[in-house]
Amino acid sequence: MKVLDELSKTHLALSQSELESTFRKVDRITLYRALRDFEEAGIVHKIVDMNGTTRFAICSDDCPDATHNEEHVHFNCQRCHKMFCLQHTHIPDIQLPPGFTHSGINVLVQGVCNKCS
Amino acid sequence: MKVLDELSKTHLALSQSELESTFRKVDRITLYRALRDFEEAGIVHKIVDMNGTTRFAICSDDCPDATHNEEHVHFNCQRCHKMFCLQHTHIPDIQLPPGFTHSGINVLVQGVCNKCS
DNA sequence: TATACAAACGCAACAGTGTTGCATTTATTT
DNA sequence: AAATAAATGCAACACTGTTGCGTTTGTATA
Ligand SMILES: [Mn+2]
Ligand SMILES: [Mn+2]
Ligand SMILES: [Zn+2]
Ligand SMILES: [Zn+2]
Repeated sequence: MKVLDELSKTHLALSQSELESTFRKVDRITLYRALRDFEEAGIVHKIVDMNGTTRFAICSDDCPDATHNEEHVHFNCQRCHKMFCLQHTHIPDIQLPPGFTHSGINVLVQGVCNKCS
Repeated sequence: MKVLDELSKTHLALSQSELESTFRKVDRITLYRALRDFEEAGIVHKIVDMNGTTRFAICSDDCPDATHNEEHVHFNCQRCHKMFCLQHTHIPDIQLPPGFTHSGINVLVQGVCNKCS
């Protein structure tokens, strides 16, 4: 499927409308359903960027199917507005207050990317 | 203003519709503009929860006005769906790949809160 | 106090996204 | 070729974000 192609090509997280514009012609609903199904199948993961835009990225090989526990950092460049999956930047442990149990974590860093700096 | 009252009472991050329902009568636009202005003034900060819902929370005293650099952890309980500002849970430094510079960070932890566990 | 000006408020309207139902087209399987 | 299953497109609706504009309310001033 072309969606997976596009997502695999770049290791960026793309919004639905960005994906949409790589197609000559596609219905937004079809795209929505494809992305939903890919996410449920553990093939892509979904992240919300600093502007609230939902973005999708291909999952790495070692991503457990449904749970999406591949805990890597996401980076949002404030120049080019691209979102990077920093697959190799791991998330340090966080000490939660007593009584709070942890089952997942999202880390979104803002700044300037290597190309824009 | 009642909005600030509500946000100060709880130290949770509330969605606009949650805030709306604490009012007897208020226009959603008025609320939207109030929240926008409070955020620009550095009185409240905005966070997107794990479902993509935007939420607002009162800023701590030491929050720098416009920039919102009070870097604390946010916690989303998957039972009660409340979002907590863990004001005292600090965010560890993260090593970014070369060329990436950091100017802000959001950490959102999912799990079960102290009341629900 | 009456008038003038400014701030707050409410409504209409529009765009974008998420979501579902249903009918049609396309692909598979007997 | 016929029957069945999967993918697609469209209509529709809800909710959020956002702006414009006119009305109400509040404040300052002559
Ligand atoms: Mn990622
Ligand atoms: Mn907070
Ligand atoms: Zn960049
Ligand atoms: Zn809870």
